[in-house]
Amino acid sequence: MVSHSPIQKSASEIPEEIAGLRMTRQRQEIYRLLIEHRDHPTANEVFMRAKDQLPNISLATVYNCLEALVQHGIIRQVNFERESSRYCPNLREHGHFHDAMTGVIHDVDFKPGVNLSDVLDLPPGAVIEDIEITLRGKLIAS
Amino acid sequence: MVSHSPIQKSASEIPEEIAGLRMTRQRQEIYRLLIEHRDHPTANEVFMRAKDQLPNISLATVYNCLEALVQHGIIRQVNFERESSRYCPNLREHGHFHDAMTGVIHDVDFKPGVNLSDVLDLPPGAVIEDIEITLRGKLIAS
DNA sequence: CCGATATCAAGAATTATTCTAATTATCGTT
DNA sequence: AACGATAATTAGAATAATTCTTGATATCGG
Repeated sequence: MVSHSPIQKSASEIPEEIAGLRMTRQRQEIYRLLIEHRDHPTANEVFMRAKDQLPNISLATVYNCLEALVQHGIIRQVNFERESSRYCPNLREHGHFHDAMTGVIHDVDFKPGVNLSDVLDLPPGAVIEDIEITLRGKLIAS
Repeated sequence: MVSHSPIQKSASEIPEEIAGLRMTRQRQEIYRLLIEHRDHPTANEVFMRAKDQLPNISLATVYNCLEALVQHGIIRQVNFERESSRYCPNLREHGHFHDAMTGVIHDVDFKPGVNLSDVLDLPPGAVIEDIEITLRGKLIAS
């Protein structure tokens, strides 16, 4: 009793292919959902949300889709300590601030013109392929 | 058949208490080992090394000790993506560069005088309690 | 030395994630 | 539109790191 309809993009405006990745119904829905509420959900949170639109989706598929999207550079995987991975459609180079009180995660941009090698004492010859900056703290009412 | 001898520190020069944490034989050995080769071992690597001196030590104890040391700010726990946690006795505020070719992890210091808020666009009112900066890349012979 | 408390050890339990195998969908070709 | 090839999805089993549980040991203060 699974839908046999072809990929539908009309409502969501998500194309049939992104960065060489075929956007199946499931990938589309997961991507749409990440874009629509950008609150850095875990795979399991994505799974629960996706079930509204795709009641038959499985958690394995959510993991598969998230991995495919990450591999193709369409979304980013974010890790905090040893917690479940979270997923983020913001492709700008940025870090994350994790509010320990509320659990809310804020994207943190670099100030314009900042160059990593001005800030960090990198080993000579280091070619950076990926950066992960995560901050944990409190947000004080100011 | 477990040793009943009291804490011995003579050889290692590690005091009986650090930062309010009682340095038992196991904690002492684990700490010594981290200081002696600073290669960011995993809990399991620490376990294997610790067995040379403490053949009866258990993996659970290694985890307990590492956690106690981390909780008391004596060592730091370092995470790369979803890999096993690694442990590091370097308490300076620093990041890590993970050489994807060799797997070697290099400590990366901040350049002197750098202030995080000059570099990052932090949310207003953010009070940072912990920073984790991890870089992944290659080391090119220069 | 004695009881109270902390630590340790062994193995079971947990949890996020990955793997496996079978089904289903899609694509390019007729 | 049907066909075979390939890719994606599903459900559930398997894995791996870590945490928990419970009983034994060790240490501390008196």
